[in-house]
Amino acid sequence: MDVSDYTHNVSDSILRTVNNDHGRPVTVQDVSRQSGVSTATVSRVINQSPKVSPKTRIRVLKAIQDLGYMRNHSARALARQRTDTIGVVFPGIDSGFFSEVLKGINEHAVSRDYHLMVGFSQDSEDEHDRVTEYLQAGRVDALILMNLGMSDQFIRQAAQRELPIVLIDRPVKNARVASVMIDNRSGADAAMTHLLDLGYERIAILAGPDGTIDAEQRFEGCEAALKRAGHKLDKALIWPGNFFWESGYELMNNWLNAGKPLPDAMFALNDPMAMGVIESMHEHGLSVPNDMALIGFDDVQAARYVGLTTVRSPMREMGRVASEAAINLVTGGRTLVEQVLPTELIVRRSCGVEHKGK
Amino acid sequence: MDVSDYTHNVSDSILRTVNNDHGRPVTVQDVSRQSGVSTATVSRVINQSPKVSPKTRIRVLKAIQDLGYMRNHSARALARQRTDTIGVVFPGIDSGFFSEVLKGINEHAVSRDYHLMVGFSQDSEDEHDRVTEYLQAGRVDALILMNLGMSDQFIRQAAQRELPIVLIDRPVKNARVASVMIDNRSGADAAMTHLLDLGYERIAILAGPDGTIDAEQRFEGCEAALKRAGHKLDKALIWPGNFFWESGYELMNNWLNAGKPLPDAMFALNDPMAMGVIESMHEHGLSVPNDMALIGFDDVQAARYVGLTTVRSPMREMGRVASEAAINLVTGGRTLVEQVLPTELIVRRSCGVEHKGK
DNA sequence: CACCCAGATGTAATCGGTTACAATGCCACC
DNA sequence: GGTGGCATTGTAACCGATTACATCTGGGTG
Repeated sequence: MDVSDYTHNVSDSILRTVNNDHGRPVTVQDVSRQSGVSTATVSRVINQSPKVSPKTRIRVLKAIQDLGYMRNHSARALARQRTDTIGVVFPGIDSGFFSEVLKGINEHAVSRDYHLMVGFSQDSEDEHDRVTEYLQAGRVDALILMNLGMSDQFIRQAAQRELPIVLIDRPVKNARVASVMIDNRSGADAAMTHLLDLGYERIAILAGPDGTIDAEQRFEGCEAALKRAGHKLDKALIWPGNFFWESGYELMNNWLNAGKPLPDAMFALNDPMAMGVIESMHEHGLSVPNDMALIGFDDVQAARYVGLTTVRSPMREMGRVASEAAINLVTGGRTLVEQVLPTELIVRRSCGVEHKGK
Repeated sequence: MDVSDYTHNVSDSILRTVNNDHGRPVTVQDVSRQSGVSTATVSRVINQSPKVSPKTRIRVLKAIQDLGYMRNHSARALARQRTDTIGVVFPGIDSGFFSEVLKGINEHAVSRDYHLMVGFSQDSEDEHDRVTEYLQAGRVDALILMNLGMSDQFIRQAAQRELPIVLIDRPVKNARVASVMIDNRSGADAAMTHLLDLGYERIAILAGPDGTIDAEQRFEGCEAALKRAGHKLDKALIWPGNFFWESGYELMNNWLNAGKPLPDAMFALNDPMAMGVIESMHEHGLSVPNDMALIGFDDVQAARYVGLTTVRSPMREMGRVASEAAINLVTGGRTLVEQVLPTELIVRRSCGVEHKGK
């Protein structure tokens, strides 16, 4: 270390004091003054541009360190015309499915140095406004929308604002929009087939709400499996659920209170409903799988907790893929417009496989 | 409508076409040109300043409408030195507690026109970096940290960067930091007292991990209740849990496999562990409350699903209060540095109250 | 030794709003 | 008719970074 270094240090600390004094956040200007280079060079160092000599780089880095400089996001976003942020719209009601997806999105986004901005769409009126807000030019670079009830038309409008959009659990109808789905049909088929293979005869289906893609596709999977096995659909065993815990609980309550005999097995088209069924049975002194076998769909965290056999939706993976698609759309890379991820049957005790097996 | 209006409309549509042609997003400049006022006035209209004549206001609003103008967040944030955004750091592992809190935060934040930016802190190494990122000047106006394992020192450092911070479930140790807690002690006391009142004698406590505030406070509540009832703590009945489902499951498995007799009742210091206990018992052909009464803590969504008696943590409310505190800190309003929210005992069937009652 | 080129750095415009301050216009009142 | 004052509107300087373009430097070459 030679004399010039000392001089440098002295002026450093003076400047630093000055900066601290007026209490304002440290800017590139400060760093530039401190290190004796222009702001352009400072910016180059910050952005890892190769066109900076090692010597200057070090000096600037030291100044940054000394001053505790952190770059201002808004200024950067304004100048670069991008925010490095992805907006995620998230349904308020959640059974654990979407929060899992959200984690997947986050994992990937973070690895690509993106941030997440989330909004919940509690009710559907609210929803529209919130998404509109997100669209406000420049807040986010892309949007990921989770299975919202909003109209295709609205999504199309949104996409026209040049904002890349990725849909989760909703098929694509537009060019600037990508979508990530799960293979509901095969999943449901596998579950149904599993029950049939185990020898159950009277199998009830606890269906999902009309008009939602998942519900429809899962139901189709059931039909396919039954058909292949030579069974035919017994309308009396199709329960009109709505994907909420309550519907499973109430439908089972009604059934039992009416004194009707339980079916051999039941396939609930999502986990929360399956758990509602279990709870109702418990309260009636019945248990799964002794009194009825049961399979759910999604493999929500709690499913493991109660030993529920279920079809796993690759929630984390969906998030990852969605984030990837979004970032690709932003950076101009190509993306598959519609990706369908595979499901997997997770066998636990609720379907009575061990029981039957012995 | 006079002639000048027509002329205006004509020039309007020309301008609009021009704007659409170069495809760039519409700015205040465009609106200003279109409506024939300065950008300052446009800005005033946008920000609802009262110092604009009705006539101009209408003209500007029309231009905004016609052009489909939306203000650019980054530019606004840069100029105003605030982002109207709150950062939330969220533990990756979540039993439903924090997502519930998050909803509460969101509800309130939205009502005050704030946005949320969330980050997950999956593991603790990651955590530090992510929070640091959030701190980057200007990305968010305030931070809400959920029960993180990070050091007090770190939080203090963060607070020194002038960023208001609100802690959830962690007591405050610093001036620029507010905190929101729940009344763990009374909650645990009430639960324990309830079990004692029901006449249970041998009551096990499934404790939480050492060193976390909740675990400690809840345990203290237990002690207080026992003491008041003239019971003394039976060390053999204190199970060393860690707040995860697995610990409840495994500890109960071990106990049963060792052939030890079940206690009369158990108080698990959080719901996931209680559910683990239930699952283990199920697998051993035992049930709650017939073979053992059980109470949990938090009233996670799934608790309702399995009929678990539990102490409700006001999760939504915590979120609301945290958001309120954060926004108050931002806008300079006063805030209570530490707020403790009440808990409530929710009696369901797992504690066997009905059973005993009959 | 003059010249050219490449690499390093600086200059200044730009991103899209906000806002202090200045300027304008209009009316009322003396 | 002059003038003070209020309501409106405009001018232009920021906010803090990025980056196209200009400039400068030093070394290699003919």
